[in-house]
Amino acid sequence: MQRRRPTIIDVARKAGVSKSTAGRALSGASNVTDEARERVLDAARAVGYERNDLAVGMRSGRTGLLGLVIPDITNPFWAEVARGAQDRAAENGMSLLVFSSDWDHSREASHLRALRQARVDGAIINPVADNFDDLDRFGLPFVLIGSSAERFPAASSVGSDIAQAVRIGMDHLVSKGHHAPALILGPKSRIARARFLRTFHEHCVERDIDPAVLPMEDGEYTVEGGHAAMKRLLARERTGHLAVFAANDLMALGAMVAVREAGLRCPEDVSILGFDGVPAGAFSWPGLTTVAKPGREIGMRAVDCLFDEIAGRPEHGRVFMPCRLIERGSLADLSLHQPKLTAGAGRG
Amino acid sequence: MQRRRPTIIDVARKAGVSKSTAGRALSGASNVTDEARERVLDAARAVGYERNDLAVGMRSGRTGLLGLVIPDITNPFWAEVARGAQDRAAENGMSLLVFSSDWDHSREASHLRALRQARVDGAIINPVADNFDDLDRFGLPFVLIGSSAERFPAASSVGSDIAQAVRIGMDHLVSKGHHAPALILGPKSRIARARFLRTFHEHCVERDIDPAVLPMEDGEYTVEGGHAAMKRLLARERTGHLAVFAANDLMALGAMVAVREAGLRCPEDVSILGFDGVPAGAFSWPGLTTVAKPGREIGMRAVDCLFDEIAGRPEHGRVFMPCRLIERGSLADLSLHQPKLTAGAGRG
DNA sequence: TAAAGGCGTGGTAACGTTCCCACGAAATCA
DNA sequence: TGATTTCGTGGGAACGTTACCACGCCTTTA
Repeated sequence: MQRRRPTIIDVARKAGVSKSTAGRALSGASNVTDEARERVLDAARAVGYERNDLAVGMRSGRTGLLGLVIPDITNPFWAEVARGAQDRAAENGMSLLVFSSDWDHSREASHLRALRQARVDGAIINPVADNFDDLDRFGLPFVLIGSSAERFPAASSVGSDIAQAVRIGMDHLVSKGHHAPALILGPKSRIARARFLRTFHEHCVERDIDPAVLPMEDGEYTVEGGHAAMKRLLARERTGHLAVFAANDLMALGAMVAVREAGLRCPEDVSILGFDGVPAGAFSWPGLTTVAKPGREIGMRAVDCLFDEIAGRPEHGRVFMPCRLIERGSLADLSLHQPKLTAGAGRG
Repeated sequence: MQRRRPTIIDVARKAGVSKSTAGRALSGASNVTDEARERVLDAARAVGYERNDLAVGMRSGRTGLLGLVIPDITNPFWAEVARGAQDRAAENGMSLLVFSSDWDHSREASHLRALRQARVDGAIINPVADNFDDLDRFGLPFVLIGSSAERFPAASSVGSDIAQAVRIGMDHLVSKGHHAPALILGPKSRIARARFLRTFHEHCVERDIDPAVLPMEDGEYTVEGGHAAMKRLLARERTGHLAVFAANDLMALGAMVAVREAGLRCPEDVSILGFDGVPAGAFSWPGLTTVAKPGREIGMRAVDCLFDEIAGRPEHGRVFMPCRLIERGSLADLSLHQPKLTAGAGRG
C-alpha cells in the first residue's frame, strides 16, 4: 500500500542530472547552474521528495536533533524553558528531543545515553547528578541550565540572575515601605539558597539594615513548606505589618494560606513577595506579586550557547538572565499612608 | 581530540567474530551461542560501544523516534499529556520529539514535515487544521488526541470522556444539594461545547430537571471569559444560593474573581465547579473543586494506540479516558443544612 | 598560443547497521 | 549409513545521503 518514498536518485533521474548535482542543488550549494538547480527543484516538487535526515546524519555527522533534559516538563518553569528552546531550535531548522529526569540520577544517565545513541548534535541539560563524571563522559557538546549548573564552572551554562532578582525584589519592598522583610528560604542543602541569602545580605548592608535581626524560616520548596514556615513566622512575637520575601512562588502561596488561616489578611496585615513567576500566582487571592524568572528566554539563550559549543567556539562561562517584577496585589503600600519606617520597625 | 566512536565492527574484531554475529548478539537474537554472545557483550563493554540509532533506522526503517505535536507545552494540560507520552515511550526504549503548534495551521504543517524528514516511527497529534488533508498526506502512522480529533472519525484517537465527566460533575452537584446548576460554556464554535451541553441535557432529563430553564452563559476558554460570563450570570434576577458548572478551570477561576468583586462569597453564596484539573485550582481561595481530565493517562494511552498503529493492527476508534472529581472547597454542602431543594429553586 | 586556473558535473566511496543468502557442522531421520 | 534438517556463522548487499576526486570545458594569464 505504502509506496516507496522518493529519494534523491529519483529526483536526479527525473531532472536528468547526476545525484551529485541533485544533492548540491537541494542543499543549496553554490556551484550549480541556475538552470540545473531549477530543474532539480521542479523534479523534487513533482515527485514529492523529502530529505531523509537519517541518511544526512549518517554521512555528514549532523542530525538536526537537539536534546533537552529537564527535571519535569509538568513544572511550569521547565515547560517555559522547553518552549523557548523548542522555538529557537525550530528557527534554525532543528528538532528537540525532550526528557524528564525527575531529579533521578539513573534516569538522567539513561536519558543521556539515549541522546548519544540518537546522535544528537548537542544537548541542554539541567544536571541532577552531584558529580561531573556523567557529563564529562557525555561526549557531545552541551550547555547546562538552572542553578545547580553553578557547581560545574568548567561548562557553559545559562541561568537566572538571582543577584539581580533579589535586588529588584528588595527595591520593590523598600519602595512600598517594607524596610525589614522576613525571609522564607528553601532547604539548606540547595545551592540556590546560599546565593539568595548572600545577595540579600549584601543589599541589607547597602541599606544600613542589619540582616541578623530579620526573621528567617526554612522549608521545602513546596506549598506545604511555605505554609509551615509562615506559621512559625506568625508565631513569633511581632508588632505591626509583616512583610515576607519567599524564595519560591509555591512557598509564597502556601504562606498566603497560612495567613488566612491565622485570621489575618493579605496584604492588609501581611505582605508577601514571591520568586519564580508561576502562572498559579495570577489566580490566588490576592494575586501574588513576584519576581519572575525568564524561563522562555533561558531556553532560547541556552540553544544559542549550544550552537556556539557545536560550532567549536565555546564560551565556557555562565550567562545570567535578568528577572522581572510582576506586580499583583500581595504587597501593601505602606509608603503612602504612614511616615517612613525605620529599619527595625518590622521585626518581632 | 574527540576519538572516533567504536562501531559494531570494532566490537566484532575485539570479540573475534564477524560483524553479523556481533550484531545478532547485541540485538538479542536467539541464534547465537551463549559463549559467542558473552564474548561480544564483554567486548562491547570494553570498547564502550553504543548503538548508532541512525544506522539502525537507515537499514531497518525503525528509528525509535516518536513525534508529539500539541498546541502548547506551556499549557499545564498538554504538559501532562506530553509527560505521559514521554514516560510510556521511554518504557519502550523510544524517544519523543516535541513540537508546539500554537493552534497555527502552517506551523503544524511544518512540524509534520519535520517529523517525516526525521523518519519518526509514528506521531501523536492534536490537529489544528480544519481539514483532514494534511493528516491524510502525513504518510506515517499516527494517533490523534484531544476533542478536536472527533472531527476525524476515520483515525485512531484518544480523548477524555466528556460524557462521564459531566455525569460525575452532576452527581457531585446533586449530592451537595445543587439541583439546578447554571452553566458557563465555551465558544459556540468549539466541538467540545456541543458534547458537553448534550450530555448535560441528558443528565438533566434523567433527573427530571428541565434544562431549558437553567441559566447559561458563553465565553472564551480563559480567565477573562469566565469572569465576564459570571458577571452576566450574577446580573440576572435570582434567589438563594447559585451553583455554577464551568466548562473549563480557567473560566471557573475567573468566575471566582467575579464573585468576590460582586461582594459575594464562594462557596457561601455561590458554588463553583470547574472542569480540567489545572494545578492553579489548588491555590485559589477557596480551592477549586473540579472534574480533572487524565492528561497523563491520555498521553500514555495514545502511545499504546500508536504502537498498535505502527504494528499494523489499527483500532481506528476513539478511546475515551475517564475523568475524576477533585474536591477542594468551592462547593457549599446544602444537603446538610436545609431540606432538599426542588429542581427550580436555584434559578433566577 | 600554450599553460594555468576556475567552474560545473558525474562517478565512487563511505557512514554503521540489518537483512539475506550460503556454507559447514552437528543433529535427526529413514 | 546416507539423506535431510537444524543451527551457528560469515560474507556481501543495501538503506540515502554527502564528501571526495577526476574530468572536461571555458576563461584568464604569461
